[in-house]
Amino acid sequence: MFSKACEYGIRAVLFIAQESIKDRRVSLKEITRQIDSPDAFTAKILQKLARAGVVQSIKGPSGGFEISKKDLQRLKLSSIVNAIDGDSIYKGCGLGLRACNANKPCPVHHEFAKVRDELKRMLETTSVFELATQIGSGLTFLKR
Amino acid sequence: MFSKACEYGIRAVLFIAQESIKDRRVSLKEITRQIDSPDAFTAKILQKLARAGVVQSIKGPSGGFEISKKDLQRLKLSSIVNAIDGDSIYKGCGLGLRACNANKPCPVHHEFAKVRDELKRMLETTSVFELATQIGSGLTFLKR
DNA sequence: CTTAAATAAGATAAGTTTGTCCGAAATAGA
DNA sequence: TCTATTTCGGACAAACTTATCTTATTTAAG
Repeated sequence: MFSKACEYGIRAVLFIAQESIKDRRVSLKEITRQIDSPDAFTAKILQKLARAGVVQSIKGPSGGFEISKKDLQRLKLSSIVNAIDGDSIYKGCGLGLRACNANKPCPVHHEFAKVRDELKRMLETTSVFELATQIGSGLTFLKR
Repeated sequence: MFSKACEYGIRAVLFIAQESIKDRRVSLKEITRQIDSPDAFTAKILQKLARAGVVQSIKGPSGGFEISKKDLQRLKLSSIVNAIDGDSIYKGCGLGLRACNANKPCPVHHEFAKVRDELKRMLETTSVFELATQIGSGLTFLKR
């Protein structure tokens, strides 16, 4: 459902968030070790997320990635997905038709809209802070 | 959300269904003209669907593709998606973790399950016959 | 100022999906 | 039987995603 880039992106952000809550900045190496993802590819994704303002990147020794606590409170999954995969998940016809809408719908338009809207709602309401807290308390897991 | 192959596959099957209702067998050329899809690629997808028993293929002059009315009554979208993309849409973790389940869930496991289950339910309950009928009556469209 | 540590960015490679081409096989009809 | 029409199947090509490698750029610390 998500691209690999998006999967790594979400996992990376959740790990950064978890450490940011504890006022710890984390390096690329720590991130890829903790979420078990390819180094260079993950670096590219983090660059994108940094440019989009989802995470902050700091160069130089003792540099790394972090999320300010203020940002973290408001951050939703949708911001991550949007920065990496764009809005193609929300938009676009289920059958790939350019001119599909409620007036001139493709055959699966109405059925599909439900699923897509549910996905959109889920991404826009799920809080990164809350997910990160759950990892911290051992309720959920980022590896394997 | 679906692969291109799956998009073409669904559109092709819906067109074949629409014509099968009128006891008309259709050739590859007719199909690709009506759903505006690449010829050779669509042929590959139809081969897969024929091998999976979703459509019947007849070789030779006046050959083509059709769906028996008996099959058509029971055919759901899930059979098409399954034949082309497999069950990867239903199975698998939203974050790509191999060992993610209700006992050891990834951070988005519960949120994601809702969306996936809604998609599954939609595919398994949506009837190809009904969708094809709607196209025939001009309520929905396969092109553009 | 120099060095070392860290991210940024561009080039390149590998893998997968999408798409094309061409000859083989089947078959209806003359 | 011969021919034309149609699907089948394998090989190939293009485009996109995923992944790697190498060289900058930034910057903290000695």
